[in-house]
Amino acid sequence: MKTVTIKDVARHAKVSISTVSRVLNESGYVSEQTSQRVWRAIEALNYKPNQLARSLTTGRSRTIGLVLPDITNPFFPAVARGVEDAANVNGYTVILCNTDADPEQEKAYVTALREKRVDGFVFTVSGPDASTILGLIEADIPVVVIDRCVEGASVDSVLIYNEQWAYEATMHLIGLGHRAIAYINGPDDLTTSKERYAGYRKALADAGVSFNPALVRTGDFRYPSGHARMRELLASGQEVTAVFAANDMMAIGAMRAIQEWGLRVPEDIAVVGFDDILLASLIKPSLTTISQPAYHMGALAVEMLLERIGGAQGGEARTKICHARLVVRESCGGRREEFGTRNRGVGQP
Amino acid sequence: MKTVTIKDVARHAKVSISTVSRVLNESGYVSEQTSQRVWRAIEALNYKPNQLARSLTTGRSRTIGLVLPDITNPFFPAVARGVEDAANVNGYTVILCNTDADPEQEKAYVTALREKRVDGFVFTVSGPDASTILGLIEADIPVVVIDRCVEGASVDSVLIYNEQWAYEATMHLIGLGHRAIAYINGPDDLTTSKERYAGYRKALADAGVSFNPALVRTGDFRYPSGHARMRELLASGQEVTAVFAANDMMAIGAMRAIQEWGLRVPEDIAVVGFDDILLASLIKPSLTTISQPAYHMGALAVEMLLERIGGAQGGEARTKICHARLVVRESCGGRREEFGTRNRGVGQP
DNA sequence: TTGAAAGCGTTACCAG
DNA sequence: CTGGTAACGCTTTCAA
Repeated sequence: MKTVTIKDVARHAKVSISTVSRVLNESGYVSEQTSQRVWRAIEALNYKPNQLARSLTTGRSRTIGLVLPDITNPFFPAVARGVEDAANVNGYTVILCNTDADPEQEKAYVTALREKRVDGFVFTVSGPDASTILGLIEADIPVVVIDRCVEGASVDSVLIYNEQWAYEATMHLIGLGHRAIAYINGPDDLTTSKERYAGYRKALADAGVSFNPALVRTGDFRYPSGHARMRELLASGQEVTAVFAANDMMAIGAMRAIQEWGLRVPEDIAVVGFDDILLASLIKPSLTTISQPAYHMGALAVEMLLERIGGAQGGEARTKICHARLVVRESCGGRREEFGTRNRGVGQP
Repeated sequence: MKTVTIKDVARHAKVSISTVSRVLNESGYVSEQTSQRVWRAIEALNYKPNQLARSLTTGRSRTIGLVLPDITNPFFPAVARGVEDAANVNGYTVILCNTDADPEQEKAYVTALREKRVDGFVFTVSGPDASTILGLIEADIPVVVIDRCVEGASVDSVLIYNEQWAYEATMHLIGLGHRAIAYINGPDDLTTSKERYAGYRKALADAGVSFNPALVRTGDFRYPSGHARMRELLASGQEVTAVFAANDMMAIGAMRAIQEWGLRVPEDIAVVGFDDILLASLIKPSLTTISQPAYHMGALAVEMLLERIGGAQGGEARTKICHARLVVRESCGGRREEFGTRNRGVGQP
């Protein structure tokens, strides 16, 4: 496998490699005639510049690392598409890594990607440990954190008002007359979980509904944990007429547990989720949830990242807050979904 | 951002860069004492080798490209996890690309990845055009094709017997007494579609059920197309008592269309899918489908790829056939799902 | 408008 | 066991 190099092109076109480089990068002057000759040589030889070599000299790899906890949660593929598309438009490639919500994995990936000299990171942190992010900042490597914030670090981030939207979700249930509202949280140490939990409690407080700690459980954002926590709640004998889960995967798990227990959704227990993954509108009953613009958030993160990469290193950390909204469907009874307005993330402008 | 290089380490440890390289790669002899000193320097300086430079000299990037049509179809994230995990175990990084089933995108990605000098590709082709694959083969770049085969090219591949399993699926419906069985195919030009279609027809033929071309429609493997094709079928006035869709996303779309039409699944129309994405077991009614070991297929593809990368360039193209199976659930009435044995892909050994 | 040559950070070969 | 020194393929001054 003899690779064609810039040298071969130069020889073929009977010019110096500097000239080939110039026409390739459209840098510096080169006569129309020579340029033609070089292009012909490039095509004749089917030459592809070696980006590795290029990166080594320029110091930029035109690659960004995307670090996510779990690509099998449909929320993240939507984010990933947004990141990928926005990156591609700008000539960047994305390396996607799954941490399985494991901080060790996360560290390992970041190390590997740093060694590959990615130009920046888009991140959904897997745990409360800020050290990885801090390491990046210290090394002056651009990072944008998405969906979760990092306590103790000043980073660019793309977020939604988790507390507010959890508040809305809970209020919706309260508005439907529910008082025994269980809450299944995500991992306690994530800001996302804390904020959504805070929203839940604030809603209860504002509505004068007494808070019952026995109705709160902690999951890990995955389907089985929602299922298991819901079973526990049902088995506990506590009265529960509604459940709010910190994300859709857990909400769906909870719904399933309720049905397996012989109860009906929403007649016996209402369910509300968070994220609005595609699945939420497809299951029966369809799931009331908070719709996050996942695709958009990914794309936005890349834009912010590229600005940093483009030089705007200094300055304060910036935070973009994205809009979310409550999508009412069947899983909590009451009103019906506004048709045709739901936001799937992928494919949205 | 002054990056620490091997030179700095050498200076700090008072040895030559050759020595540092040796301890780093555990190549050649180096005294215990020197080694210690070098390691201390590496840690003191927090040195990270530049993989770009390393790749440039060694000629291998320890990166593989994963090219998939659509990461928002849950089948592919499962494959991706398999690929990623297997790659990581072997010290490889994965660059994941979505082609949106667009051959142009596919070409663009392959070009970009080749320029980045990935060591090999794992591929699910988006179309019938073999030229991209042929280009790779010609350039002696290892490729493993997954889930679909490429006509006119001799490539390593990881497949299942699509025809056989489509046959089983159809036979299952026939066995339940159905005769008016519609079929919603994937894109006509993909081998996967052709084979599944062939299985459908063979089952009809073997059972002596007459084939009705008006009952066959073509979708694109995505939810909306399954929904639309099913609506058309219903609107056509043709008698339909069962539908077999070439993948789960379309089957779920079809199911929804049936329900929106005011009919019940499975009482009025039975539905069978193909893939066994997680979603298939979560919806109501749960979906009878052919279970493919997505995660395993991804991992297997990487193993095959690494063997090629490891030198086994010559020889015939190899094909690994993975086992699939029919998972009977609620969407077609009749028997119930065997509990606890379903294969989700991710998480499986 | 073009060419020569000095790196970029590593590895690998060859002396010592 | 260790050090020097060509590559690797490309960009980027600096001269011409």
